[in-house]
Amino acid sequence: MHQKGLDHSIGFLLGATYRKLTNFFAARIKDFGLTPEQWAVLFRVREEDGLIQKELAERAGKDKPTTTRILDSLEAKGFITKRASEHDRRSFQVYITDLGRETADTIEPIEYSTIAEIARVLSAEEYEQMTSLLKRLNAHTTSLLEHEKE
Amino acid sequence: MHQKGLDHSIGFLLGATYRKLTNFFAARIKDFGLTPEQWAVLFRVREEDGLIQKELAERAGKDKPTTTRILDSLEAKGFITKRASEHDRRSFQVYITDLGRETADTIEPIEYSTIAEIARVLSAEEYEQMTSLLKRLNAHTTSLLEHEKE
DNA sequence: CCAAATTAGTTGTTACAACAACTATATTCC
DNA sequence: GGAATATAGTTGTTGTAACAACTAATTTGG
Repeated sequence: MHQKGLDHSIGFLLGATYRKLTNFFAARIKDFGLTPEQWAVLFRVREEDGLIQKELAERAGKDKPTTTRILDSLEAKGFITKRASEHDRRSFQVYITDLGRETADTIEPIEYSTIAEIARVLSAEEYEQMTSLLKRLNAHTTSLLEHEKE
Repeated sequence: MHQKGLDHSIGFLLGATYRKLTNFFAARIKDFGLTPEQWAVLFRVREEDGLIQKELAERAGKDKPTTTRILDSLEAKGFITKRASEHDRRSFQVYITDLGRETADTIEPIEYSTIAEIARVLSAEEYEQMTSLLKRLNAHTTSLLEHEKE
C-alpha cells in the first residue's frame, strides 16, 4: 500500500508540478506571443506540414474542441494557415507560415534551456527515469480510460 | 543533453499524464458532486478545521482567486461553511459540514483505490521514486519562480 | 500616532480543458 | 443507391488557473 494523504498522491503532485513548470516556461515565451499549449500545437504543425486537425489533436495530446480553438488563435496571430483538404471536404490541412517557423525556431532552444534549468535537480538517469515512468503511466491510464467507455 | 522533441519534454509529458489521471479520477467521483480540484480543497479543510483561505490555498497548491472560487462552489453545495475570523476582520475561517465530512469519508478510499489502479504499472519502488522526483522538481521550480520575481 | 506599506479576500479577463450537442460530409452495408 | 452510421470540425457551457486590479483591514516605521 502506498503512503496516504494528498501530499503523497501522484495526481496531486503531478498537477502541482505541472502547473509550476508550465508557469515558468510560459513566462519565458510570452513575449513571443505564445502560451505553452499553443507552442505544443505549433511544434506539431512545424514537425509535419499539411496535417489535418484531428491528427494534430492526437499528436499534441489535446481534444478536438481545444485544438480548434488553439488553431484559431495561432491563425489569428499569423503563425499558421488552414486550407480546405482536397480529399475530404470536412477537413482542413494546417500549414505553418514563415512567421510561425521563425517563432518556432526561436522558441525551441528556449524550451530546451528551460528544461535543463528545471531538471538541474535531477541527474541524467533520474530525468530518463522520470520521463519513462511518465510515459508508462500515461499509456496505462489511456488504456484504462478507453476501457471505461464500454 | 536530454533527448529532444516534445515527446521527451517533461512539461509536455507531465501535462498529458496529469490530464489523463485527473479525468480518470473525475469520472469516479463526479456522482458525489465533486471535481478533483474541489476534492483537494475539501481534503485540506477536513484535515484541519478553521483554517483561513490563505492557508488553505497554500496547502491545496492553489492561488487565492482559485481558492475563493472553489470554496464558493463547496459552500454552495453545502460541504463547507465560512465564518468571519474574530482575530482578523479581513479573513474567514473555513469549517467542514457534516455532509462535507461524510462525502470526504466516502471519497478518500476511492482516491486510494484509483491511485492503486493507475499505479499498477509501477512497482512500489517506482511509485516511491516517481513521487520523490516530483517533489524535488516541484520544490526546485517553486524556488526558480520565486527568484524570478526580483 | 498616523501615513505608507502589507495582507486577506474578491472580481474581471483570458486561456485551457472536458463534455455535449450540433452541422456537414463520408462511409458502410443491406 | 439510399438509409443508417461514422467522422471532421465547430460551438456552448462549466470548471480550473493565472494575472491584474481592486476593497477593506492590519501592520510598520518615522
